[in-house]
Amino acid sequence: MPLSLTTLDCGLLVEGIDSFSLPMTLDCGQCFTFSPLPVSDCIEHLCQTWRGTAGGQALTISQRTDGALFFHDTTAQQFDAFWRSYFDLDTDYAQIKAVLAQDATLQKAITYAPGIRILRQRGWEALCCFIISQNNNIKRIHGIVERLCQTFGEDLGNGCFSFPSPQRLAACSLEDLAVLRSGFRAKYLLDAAQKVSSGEVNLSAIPSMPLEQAKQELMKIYGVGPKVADCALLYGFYRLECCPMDVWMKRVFAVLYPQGLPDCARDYIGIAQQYLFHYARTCPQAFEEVGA
DNA sequence: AGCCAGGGTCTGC
DNA sequence: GCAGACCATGGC
Repeated sequence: MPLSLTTLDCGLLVEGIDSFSLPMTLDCGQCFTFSPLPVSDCIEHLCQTWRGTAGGQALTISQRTDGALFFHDTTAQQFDAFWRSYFDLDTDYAQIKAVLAQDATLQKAITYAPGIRILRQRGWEALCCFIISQNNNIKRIHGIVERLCQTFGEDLGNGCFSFPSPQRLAACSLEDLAVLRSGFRAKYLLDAAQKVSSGEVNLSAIPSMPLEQAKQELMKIYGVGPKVADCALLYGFYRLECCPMDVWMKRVFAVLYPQGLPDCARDYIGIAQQYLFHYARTCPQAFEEVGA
């Protein structure tokens, strides 16, 4: 189904979108740079307005109850040049979900949150966010990332700040990073910034690397192990063959998939992982009626 | 109040 | 190779 773009004086209306929900996609643990606006700040006929940044651009975006998206103060050119790809709106999720839903448990996870899509985030931004994520909770990760952008990013207006570049962070000392209150992760962030800005870790070469090599490249960074590398590759480089194993996914495998993921997930392991992660973490019934 | 969180490193067997 | 202590901080 082709997207229909309508330019209005205050932004861009995008209709014909299937399988996409702002809260499900922005609040399912893959992205930490968007926040919902207080309901009082939302235009009445629009619901669920979110604001945040990606790739150095700020965005305020709303979703109507019929699913249509409204990109505030955005031109069709800006949409086509960036946000269309960022939200992965040209991928046929109905088809992907149909394949995954051949498995009964995945079927439940998809029904629970059918509007999840894997975002195409920048590699550096995803890498930093998931360095911060280790042994941490999603709420606090969001707060630390927010302070990181406010303190070291560029002011984009509307209360939005860009994600700081590797060079900007590499110029910092450990003491400079204390304002983040990121604990033991600060030294990991610094090492990532230094190795990426010096080229010792070459992020621009990652897309053309085989998965294992790409993973080893990222794991050259102090504080980046298998799980953080998988997250950076899945969310920051769109490597759908990655399946980050956090405590929730370990529970999912132990309880629901002792034999591993079903064959129908073969081509979309990372996407299947995202449905299952969100389902396990937020649906109280996720681990009930096993084998029923 | 105390356990837990989208882990990784370092040490000691 | 592998278990266990340790790491900072705050959410619930």
